[in-house]
Amino acid sequence: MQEHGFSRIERAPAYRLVYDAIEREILAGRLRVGDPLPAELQLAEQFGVNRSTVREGIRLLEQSGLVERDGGKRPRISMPHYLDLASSASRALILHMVTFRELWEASMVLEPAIAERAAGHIDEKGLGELSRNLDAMEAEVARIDSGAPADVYGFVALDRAFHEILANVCGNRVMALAHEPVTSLFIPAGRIILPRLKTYRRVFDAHRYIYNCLAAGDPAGARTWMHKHMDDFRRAYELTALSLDTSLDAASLGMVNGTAQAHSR
Amino acid sequence: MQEHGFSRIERAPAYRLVYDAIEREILAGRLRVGDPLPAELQLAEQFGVNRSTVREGIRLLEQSGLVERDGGKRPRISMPHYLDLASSASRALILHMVTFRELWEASMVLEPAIAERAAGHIDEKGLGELSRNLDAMEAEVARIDSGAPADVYGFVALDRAFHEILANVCGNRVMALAHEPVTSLFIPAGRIILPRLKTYRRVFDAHRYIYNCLAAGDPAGARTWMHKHMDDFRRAYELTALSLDTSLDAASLGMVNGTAQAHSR
DNA sequence: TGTTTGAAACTGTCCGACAAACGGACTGTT
DNA sequence: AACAGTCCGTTTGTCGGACAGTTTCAAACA
Repeated sequence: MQEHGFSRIERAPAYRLVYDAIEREILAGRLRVGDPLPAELQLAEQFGVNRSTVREGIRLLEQSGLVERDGGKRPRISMPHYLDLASSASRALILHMVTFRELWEASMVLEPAIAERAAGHIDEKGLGELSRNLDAMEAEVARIDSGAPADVYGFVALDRAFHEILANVCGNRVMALAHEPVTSLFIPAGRIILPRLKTYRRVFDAHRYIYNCLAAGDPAGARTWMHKHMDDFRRAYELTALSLDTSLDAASLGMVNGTAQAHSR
Repeated sequence: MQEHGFSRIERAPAYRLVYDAIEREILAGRLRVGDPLPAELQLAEQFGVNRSTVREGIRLLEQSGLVERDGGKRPRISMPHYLDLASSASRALILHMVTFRELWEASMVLEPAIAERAAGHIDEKGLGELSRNLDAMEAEVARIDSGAPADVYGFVALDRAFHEILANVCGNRVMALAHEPVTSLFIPAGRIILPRLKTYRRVFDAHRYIYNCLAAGDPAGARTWMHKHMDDFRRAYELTALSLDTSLDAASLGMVNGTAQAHSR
């Protein structure tokens, strides 16, 4: 209940101003991708700040993916590859304790749409990538069937890779980006489901059916099989007797009842 | 076709090692969210490096969202809010010259699904937010109708906010994250369409219909209206005589023909 | 008990310095 | 002409020290 009420005076630290200024130059195109960043001393002179301050600003640019460093060379302006950035977002999501239901619902929306489009856009190169992925998964399934202990981490990685390839060949970069958190979350989800239910072959079969539809250029078939695949995904999770509304990281830590302690904050 | 092929020898700079070390501590839970980061000098001692080096490492943490600074206070460990991180990815996407067709296709998949879910999950608070957004947009439309010059930037921001609120109240954080690049891209797209076609009122009406369905708890209606709204979006773009396959940033720069120079790299 | 005050701790910024690595030019050898 | 060796200016990575302005925290005070 202050009398006058000045607006909060905000003084961004100098290193952040440096960051903002350089970012603006890049976004405006005055610094182009591939160009080397001006030398730190030169920047310090231009901005009228110390070199240390410039360096701290450059660290921000570095982590945001706008400049790339290779060895001790001059850092260069770079185009952050969108999937790289999104994956750190997904890491944050995992920390935020997303539930399986949320993951599954999003998958049901995105995956069939992606599979459908992929059937119309995939080329030889994409088919080759998928084919290699299938071969690797088939080998792993055969190994497991023969009694060897399952490499859950490796299998989940292959599963994720399959869906990621699909997103990248569907001819729509916005959809690929939107889809990224889903693939990332497949990993914890897969690690929960697979060791308990051993549905390795079932996953592989679904992927193969989808692949066949892609190779045949059959969008409707690809969508249908992906839909089934995702339905399987939910059913498998339900069979683990875990609640759909348990957070994935709680589940992966083995807290099977819904009484996990409240999230801080 | 190299004979032996040594693996690349990599020497990470010390500030990155500092970053890695602190990140590990956070992800392992030994540094907990909300805790203040140890003092720079103390960290410098522990790591055996100079304070400047520690500071550069902290800048990386800062930009990755793991550390939050408020004024001159001690920085605190923070949980990166997923939407914050995703937005930098979208910025990268814009640079990557996504086409309107990609944006629109993704919108057609995500927006109706989100609207449908929002109708089942929205609460009083969410309805209030949407209502305030609608009021602001209505005022702006009335202002424009009365002959005032349109504040395109402000209007587009309101438009984006509407869709963002919807995503945040749909009860699915994965979908909200997946949706984020779409809202971000609404901004350049809206700035292209609106000044040329002046479809302000049409946008407002669509939002109002959707809002009414949400308030009435009508998922099917919300989906249907959102679908129409997105269809309008495409039609409006087509009316600008821009190709659907022109990249958004080329279009916003006024390069209307498809002969924009090839993208570097 | 609640407020004020003052010292300690800490961050933001600057300065100066040096080793290591890189880029390029120049040179001598084969 | 191709190549290895050498030198040198530039630039980054790291260090030590310094100081002003804030925040924190507890003692002193009302």
